[in-house]
Amino acid sequence: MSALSLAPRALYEEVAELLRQRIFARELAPGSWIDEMRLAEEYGISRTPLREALKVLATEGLVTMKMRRGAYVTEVNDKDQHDVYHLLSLLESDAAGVVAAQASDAELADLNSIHQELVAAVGNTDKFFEINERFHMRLLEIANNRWRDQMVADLRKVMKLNRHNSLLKSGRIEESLREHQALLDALLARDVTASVARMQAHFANGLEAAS
Amino acid sequence: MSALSLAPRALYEEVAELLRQRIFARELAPGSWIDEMRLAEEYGISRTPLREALKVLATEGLVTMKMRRGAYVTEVNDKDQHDVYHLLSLLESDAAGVVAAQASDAELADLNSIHQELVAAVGNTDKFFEINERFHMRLLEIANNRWRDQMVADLRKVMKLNRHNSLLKSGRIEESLREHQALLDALLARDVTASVARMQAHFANGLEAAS
DNA sequence: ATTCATAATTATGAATTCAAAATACTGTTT
DNA sequence: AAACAGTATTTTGAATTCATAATTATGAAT
Repeated sequence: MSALSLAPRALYEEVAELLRQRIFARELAPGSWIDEMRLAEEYGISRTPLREALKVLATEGLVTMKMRRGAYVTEVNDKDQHDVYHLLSLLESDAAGVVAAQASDAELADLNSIHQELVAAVGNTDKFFEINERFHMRLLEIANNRWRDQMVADLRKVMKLNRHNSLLKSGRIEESLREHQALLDALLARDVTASVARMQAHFANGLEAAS
Repeated sequence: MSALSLAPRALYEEVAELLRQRIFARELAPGSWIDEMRLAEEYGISRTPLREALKVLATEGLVTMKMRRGAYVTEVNDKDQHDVYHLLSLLESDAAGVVAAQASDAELADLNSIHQELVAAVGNTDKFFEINERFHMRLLEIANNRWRDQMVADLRKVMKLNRHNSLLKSGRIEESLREHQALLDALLARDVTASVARMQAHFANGLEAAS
């Protein structure tokens, strides 16, 4: 009755993912101390894999280890938020340029088809967000640089630490769609410079004015 | 008699650094299996902190964990090498743009003074490399984005996995110096576009032709 | 001699135990 | 009541132990 995964992740990875969820959900609040014993007991595991997971999260930047006083949820201030967003914009716009230059026709067609789904999803905010995310992920995948993928994934995790700064603001749906359309036009025209610029513009509009 | 550090790192961090050294030195060869027991015994510690260190290295990309068969030194192929270098170029040239736009006069003067050291070090290859590294680090520091610093640090670690691709080729000293001079001119002129372009050029020349 | 099945060994992943550091508590003194 | 010293408790960091998966070695059968 339980769906057992074909490639079961290591326990510490499983736990790391559970902790990420709780951090993003603010159940583990920024700056707060992480109680190893409590969590280990709650998950019904020993402290060993839990501590391994915490070290992974620390390397990702979600958690901060303090010598001899345990793990704390990283606090992300406005400047951090701004800096991370800047890097996401840099990496994803570069990826757009790579896609414009190197993607196969089939890959561009795939992006186009995801975009059409996006058009169809206007009105359904949740679905729009989900498809939007899928578009960005697919673009990165086509750009084909696993190191960038990893960095973008980590940065997006950090962005999620601030619930008030979603990568895509609701209320911007129509505007965002127009930006996507412009980006897609540039990609289909295989215009590298324009593709980079339009992804940058998409990001520039995505975040509310911040210091 | 032993210099005790004011902020002693955690044991697992200490061990992670030792392992990085051995990986870069090829004492732990790419693709090879990492013998936990042997290393723990060698360092006179238990497997627990060693395994924590391995998980950190895995998150950094230096090591790959395989389910139920332990840790392996990551193999970095030509494409990986190329991809990582591309990202380093992207991140550092962006940093150069930020510095041109936002650095204080004192900070630019500091970069200039490091550059003068570089000029003076022509002829002493080791010293040139060391000062070159310091210049790049200082520029990143001035750009003031801790998330980028972390990413660049990690990417540079991965680059080191391939001993044949130093970030700066010997035999390119004079050429590299001219590129630095051009970059510095652009920075001092506070020309953002030119600063970005010249850092990109510096990187474009730094790596031998790769697929 | 080669293949296959089975047993012994080894290594991993995780729980448990232990020592030392940090924190909380208690009772005394002022 | 506040401040302090000394003790008790909690918690971290690390070693040890344990269960199980993976590998290697052994030996029987063809």
